[in-house]
Amino acid sequence: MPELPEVETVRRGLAALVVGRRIDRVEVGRERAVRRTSADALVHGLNGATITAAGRRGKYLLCPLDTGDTLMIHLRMTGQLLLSEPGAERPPHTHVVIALAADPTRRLGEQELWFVDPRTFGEVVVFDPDHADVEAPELALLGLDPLADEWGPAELAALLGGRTTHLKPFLLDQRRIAGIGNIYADEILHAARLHPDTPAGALRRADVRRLHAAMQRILAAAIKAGGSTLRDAQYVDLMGSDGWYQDEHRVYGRAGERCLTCGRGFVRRLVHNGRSTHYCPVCQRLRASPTRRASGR
DNA sequence: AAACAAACCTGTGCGC
DNA sequence: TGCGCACAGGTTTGTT
Repeated sequence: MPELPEVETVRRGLAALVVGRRIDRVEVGRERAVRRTSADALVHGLNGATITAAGRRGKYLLCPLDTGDTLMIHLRMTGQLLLSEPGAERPPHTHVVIALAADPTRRLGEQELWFVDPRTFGEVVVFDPDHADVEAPELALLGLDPLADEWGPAELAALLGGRTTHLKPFLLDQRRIAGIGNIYADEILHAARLHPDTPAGALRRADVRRLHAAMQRILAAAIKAGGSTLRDAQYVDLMGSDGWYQDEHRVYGRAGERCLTCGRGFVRRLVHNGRSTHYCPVCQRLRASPTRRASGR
């Protein structure tokens, strides 16, 4: 569930309320949540450490500690980070509890950071960044971050060029661009008026420009709205609040409904590699095969 | 290179 | 009301 806008919203919450605080105690309720290493490794790696920053790379949260290690959290499908008061009732599937010392400068008392994750696909790990190649090798494989990296249509064109893969799976491939997931891929392609089955290499210059602009615009708007909270309310921010970008979805989850953009087409659902794709066949027409490169430019 | 299937888990919504 | 099935924001691994 959490894609770049949701993870970024959580990161901002951490930056505002958790960075600078010392960890006094760590509880691990379910080993699977810390499977990369172990409960002991997490407890020993965090105990007494102070979180010095809150970063993000794609959908990964990366929090450096004053010990030199880094706390890495991935929420996967159903993970949540919640900032709560000690003694508050913990929701089911609260797998890791990180107790934070009071911070008088911000008038914050003792609090707890809870990692909650029903499906347990997510994970929490502390690793030494000097050994990231061994302990978190996937980070090096991540592609450009739509927000953190400065890049434009030219770089996007280079990633797309010559490929036969369709745009939907292209956008989901974290090795090229990191952070886009199923919701925003559909919304971005709709905003760019591109059919999800368009071969990547078939885009012309104007298409690439639209795709790049749509990516920036949709993701920025979603962050501004605090992300998307779907009906099951799996995603909430650090304080447990819903996002509201779901109200702006134009195709995601709307199969069979009339297109909100053109008012003529009806949103269709496709399946790519077992995942749903939603698009408007009127707004997002599939162009014919990859054209021979236009001569001259 | 790229498409696909399965695996990892739990919960919810829907048709019957 | 209950049962069984499809499906869900992600990623990895292995197979065509």
